[in-house]
Amino acid sequence: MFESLNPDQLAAAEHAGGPLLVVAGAGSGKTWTIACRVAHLVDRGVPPELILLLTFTRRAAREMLSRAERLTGERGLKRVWGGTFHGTANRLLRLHGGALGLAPDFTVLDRTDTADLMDLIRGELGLGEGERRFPRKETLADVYSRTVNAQARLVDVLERGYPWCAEELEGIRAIFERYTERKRAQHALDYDDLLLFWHALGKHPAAGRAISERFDHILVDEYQDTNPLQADILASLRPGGEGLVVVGDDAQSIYGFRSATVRNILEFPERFPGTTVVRLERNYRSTRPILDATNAVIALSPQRHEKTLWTSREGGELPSLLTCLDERDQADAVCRSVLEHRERGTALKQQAVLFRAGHHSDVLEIELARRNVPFVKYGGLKFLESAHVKDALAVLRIADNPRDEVSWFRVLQLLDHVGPAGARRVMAAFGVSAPGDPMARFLEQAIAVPAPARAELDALRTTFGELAGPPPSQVERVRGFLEPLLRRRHDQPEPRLRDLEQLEHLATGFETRDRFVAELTLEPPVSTSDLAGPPHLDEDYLVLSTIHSAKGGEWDVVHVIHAADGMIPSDMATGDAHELEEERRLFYVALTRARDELHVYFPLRYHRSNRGLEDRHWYAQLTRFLPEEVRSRFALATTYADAGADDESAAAGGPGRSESVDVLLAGLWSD
DNA sequence: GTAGAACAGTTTTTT
DNA sequence: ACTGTTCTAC
Repeated sequence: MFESLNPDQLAAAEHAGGPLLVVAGAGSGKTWTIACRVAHLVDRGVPPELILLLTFTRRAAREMLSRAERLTGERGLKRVWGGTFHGTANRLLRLHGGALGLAPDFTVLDRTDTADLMDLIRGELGLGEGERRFPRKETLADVYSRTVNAQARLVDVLERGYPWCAEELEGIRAIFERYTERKRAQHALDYDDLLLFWHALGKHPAAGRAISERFDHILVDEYQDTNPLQADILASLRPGGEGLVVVGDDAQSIYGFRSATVRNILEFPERFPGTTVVRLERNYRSTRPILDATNAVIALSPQRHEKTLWTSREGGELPSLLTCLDERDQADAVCRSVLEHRERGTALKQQAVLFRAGHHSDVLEIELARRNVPFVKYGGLKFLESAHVKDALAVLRIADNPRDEVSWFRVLQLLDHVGPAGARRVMAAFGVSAPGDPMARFLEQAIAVPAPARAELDALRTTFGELAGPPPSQVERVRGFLEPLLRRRHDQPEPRLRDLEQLEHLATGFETRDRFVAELTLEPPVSTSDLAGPPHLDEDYLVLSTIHSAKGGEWDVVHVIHAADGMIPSDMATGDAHELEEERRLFYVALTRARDELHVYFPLRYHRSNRGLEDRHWYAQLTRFLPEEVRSRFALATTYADAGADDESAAAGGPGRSESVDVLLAGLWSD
């Protein structure tokens, strides 16, 4: 069944025994190889439930398992443990967490919950009230997470990453200490705790053995994007590395901001002596001209791990680099190109537009909508962060875990004439953190609230009393409670109410409320289509995606927009060489998603948000990742008819060239 | 202490 | 454009 594999892939798929490191370049058939390996193991009689498949998203796990199922014809692959590190931690801890004194009904705090709780504590400690500015709650959450994930000392993290906060070391330490106590008391785990507790579980004599015996084979995908803590977890699971297989590509490491480190992959053979290393360097994805261009981009990375991808795919057009006048011109050019490709037979679905940051597609989205081009956007989605969705989830979370202070604090403030102080008073009145059953006390005790809030408080009580049955109907019940409150608070409640309906849709298919809530915080919906319900399979739509969310994807035609310095590399990330190299790899990841055609777009001019009357704008430079020697791998063009300016000078761009300025000026009158 | 208006600064990526 | 913070009036 493995005829389709090349010798290297076959070696990886059939490897037996000791630890294995697969260094798999972009487009080298990595997913397929892993799927084959799973199929191979199952064919050899390994029970699926003894296999653990750790991937970056649940989607990736599903994809691999369904391919493996097709190979084996086996339905039992559902029993393979698959998902993200965090999702797996969640499941394992609900089963074995008792050994560490963890309640099985713990709540999972997402990033904003973490920030909110820290803010609550900061207020209690009276920090940041003076003239001296104190780090914002989001920054506190960042610092905390970095410290934990990198297993580093707080002082070092502050000095290296947040020098402006270093003076507040003592205050930050105090907040972190309190934060930890509070989480424990509330039976809440944040993202980092999930990993920490999993790690701790691995060291627990009895539970540790139980867990490591649970799995004979562990496969880890995208290993270049794991952090030191995750590497430690693997080591505690498989101390000698038996049955451990990791797959990754150091050239595609793009999660350093989340403490991922390429060192994990580079040092794997040292950490697990006896490691077999297999390299997949044959690219099956892209045409030769595209591969030449992407190889040239990554070749400029100073700390590159020697590896050259090759292909036997001959022919194909040069990738293009199209210089546009401004963002609108760029959006226009993308639309035209996308539609042209569709005319020539490439469905919208086989095309993707990639960009660095979620909002980079704003202008394009408007243009697409205007032209009735359907699209789905991945990444940068703020659905779960919108206040009203958080409100609904908070109600559900309290029902599961009535000690969840953050959620109480949030929900109580929804009541009319109840603010932060009122919420605290109510919480103290029924004793959220006192022993016993806080929910029973909330339901039964008389609680004084301002008169306008009385009826709403009763409604909340009734709601809690009625939260039973399948998750969608529970969401519906919560929606009923929130609707009047939302109508009172917002002038435009309709879109928000619609979001709550979406939430109800999302809840279908979950057996229990706590599962729904936990899974939702661990794996939020990734695309606008996830929210619109199951998309009609026959419907064609263009894919818009942040580069981060495009990881692992591939399309026939890829359009990369905003190839300008300041966009990519993001000017938030040009601080040090490490960050800059990560941006380069990010750009590389974007370009390597293309199979047949690659188009890169560069707008010459950006409008700055104009608060005043003047129309302010700035001139961009072409991204520094496309210097002269790399640009020669591209076909250069401009969107504007240029009198005199040759392509080369236009692509070099910038205000220094009088020709391109004149062209710009012409562009001002022409539309 | 809360609500509502006026204002400011903000957004990189995500489990 | 959007949300979060600050100020003022009840």
